Amino acid sequence: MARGSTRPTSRDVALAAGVSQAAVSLVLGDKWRGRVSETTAQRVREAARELGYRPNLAARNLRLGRTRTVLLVVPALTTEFFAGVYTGAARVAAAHGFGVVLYPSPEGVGPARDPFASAQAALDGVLASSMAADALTAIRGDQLPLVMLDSDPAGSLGAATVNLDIADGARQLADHLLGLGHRHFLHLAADVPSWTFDVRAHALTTRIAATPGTTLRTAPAPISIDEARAAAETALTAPGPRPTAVVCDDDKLAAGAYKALRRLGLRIPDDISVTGLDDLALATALDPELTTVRLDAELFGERGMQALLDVLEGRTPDAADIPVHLVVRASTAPPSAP
Amino acid sequence: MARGSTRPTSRDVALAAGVSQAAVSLVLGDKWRGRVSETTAQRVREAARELGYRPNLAARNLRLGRTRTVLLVVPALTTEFFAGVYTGAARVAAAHGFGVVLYPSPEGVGPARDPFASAQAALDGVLASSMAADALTAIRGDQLPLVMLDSDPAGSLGAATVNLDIADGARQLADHLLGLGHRHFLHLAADVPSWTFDVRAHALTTRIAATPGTTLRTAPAPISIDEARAAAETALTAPGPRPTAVVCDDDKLAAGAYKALRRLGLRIPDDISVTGLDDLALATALDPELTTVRLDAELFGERGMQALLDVLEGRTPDAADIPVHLVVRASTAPPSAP
DNA sequence: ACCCCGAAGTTTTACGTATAACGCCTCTTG
DNA sequence: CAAGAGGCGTTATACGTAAAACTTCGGGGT
Repeated sequence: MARGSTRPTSRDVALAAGVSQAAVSLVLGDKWRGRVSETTAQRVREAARELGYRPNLAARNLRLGRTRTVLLVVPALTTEFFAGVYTGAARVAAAHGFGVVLYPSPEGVGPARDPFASAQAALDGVLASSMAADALTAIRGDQLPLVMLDSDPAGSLGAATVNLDIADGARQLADHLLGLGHRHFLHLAADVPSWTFDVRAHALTTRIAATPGTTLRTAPAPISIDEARAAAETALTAPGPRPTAVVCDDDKLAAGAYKALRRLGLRIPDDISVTGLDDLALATALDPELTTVRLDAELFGERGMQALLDVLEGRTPDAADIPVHLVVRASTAPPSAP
Repeated sequence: MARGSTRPTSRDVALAAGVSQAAVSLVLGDKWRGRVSETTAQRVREAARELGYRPNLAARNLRLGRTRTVLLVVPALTTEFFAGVYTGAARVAAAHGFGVVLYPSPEGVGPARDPFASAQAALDGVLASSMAADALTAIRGDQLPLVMLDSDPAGSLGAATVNLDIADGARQLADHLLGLGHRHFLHLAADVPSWTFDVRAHALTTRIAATPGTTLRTAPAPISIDEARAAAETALTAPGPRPTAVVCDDDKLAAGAYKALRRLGLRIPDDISVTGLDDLALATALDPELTTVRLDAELFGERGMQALLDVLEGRTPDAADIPVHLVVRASTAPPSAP
């Protein structure tokens, strides 16, 4: 109570309870069985509550050499998907007494050269999306435990990976459309260098190529509704047999496709079918509601964080892919008779 | 180099450069003018680079008594709007050498009783959305500097506030619709206890009530597309003069209204006009594109963080409201002749 | 010849916590 | 009754950094 303004320390609590600082640390750290009497422990807890004591995290971190804080590296937070990943990851982390700090990679924040200067907290580990690839070399510089989200298991710098089974999702979409009778496809592809999108493209093309009599053209576009609209419009007015189905790498691209089709006077799904991938809120806001593949972003974040905690504690993380689910809505139907 | 595995400290650098630890601290802290010779400083920097030295943040924080880290409290991160707020806030923070830790308030993460236990980093200040009101009492418990985002300036616990000029946005919407000739309104209101929504409702009702011959009914709904659809459908089929315009508290509610109107067979904007508020990506994905009010979430985050930094450094933060802009798109038109 | 001054460092200390190492007192046990 | 053995604490120390206080040394002014 001598200095009124500054926060109470464990020594202040000790003084108030009439014990030593060490005793306070033992009691509050729950390591006092057989070292401090029940009544003294009670007295210490009371004093701590009275003074509103909160341990100084910086001091604790320094003493223990770890921070119980991990970094989540994402390409951008302005997306529903990665917001969901954060939510799931933070939930699991909190349950284990860990905190999560975000590092949105690209032009978002801070110097791209040194992602960790901006993370003021010292870190115990890193969970990184493969879409934020530019930060990876810096990450390997520090020898921090690392888990990659949705990355090529082979080439991922030797780190553990947690993947959504995107390939299966793409196959399910292809089978759904092939089953409806579609043979001519436009693939509206995300123009983003990332393993996830490579996987989508690969699964899609092999599945479609395996069916005789099919055609597939590809239009790359940045993930932006209006740029996707433009790309789709160009691709659909190109010469050759017009596709009867547009497969989009992502729900946002699908929203662009919707706009292109409206401008071309084509009705969904009567004249042409459209599919997305993600199942964002956007998918059910579109008219007609979008057939897509549901990626459970929160589960993804949870599993990723669980894997990182496993690595931190020397266990081998669960390597199973996370299943995804086809959600059939109103944007797909059999192709109209030619 | 004695112990190969652990991270180098400033003492290791000192050893390598043949100086004292204090000299290293001075050089790397850029406080060496007139205390260390240029050549020695050079040698120290070289050694630091060679060893890959990174200062231990925990130790620095302990020494300095501050962390250059602030907490951002948001109601949920799974929304484009708050993701934007974070992005803006983090950008400004990073430019001043600060980091940002997130605390998504509601069911998201951690114990609601003690928001700060989950934030492992010690904090210098807090930036909090008024929509995360339940966390506020705990915040006042700590005597941390606090800036509120979009909160009643009068009742905000004496903290500084940064507000979007939502009232002006609501007025602009009302004037736009009144100018088109609309007289009968449905207000699809967000059923969320928050000052921002109170402001929208108040500005709207006073503006409309000031015009003779108008009617206004209100339907409250949670911010969810399908619940909004249900609420809108009920309100629109109620007896009385049917509204010619639906004013929604939020773009997501507007998406719900679109669905309700489609099911009722009403065309937008021919039979009925619709407005939103936020200008999310959703607004231009809807058909027809939504007339709404643009809230610049990133700017909001930037200004909020700037205000918090001002408070931290003893300056008086800029109190001016952030202007918002009416964006007229295709969802509003004059009412059809009765 | 003396003192003072500035340059160029070094030594020392403090931040708040966790825990290893050490006392002391009482009770049991051979 | 000597010798542990717990029970109940305390004292001392280390974590890595920043910075205040001190040292040393070679001029310059008077």
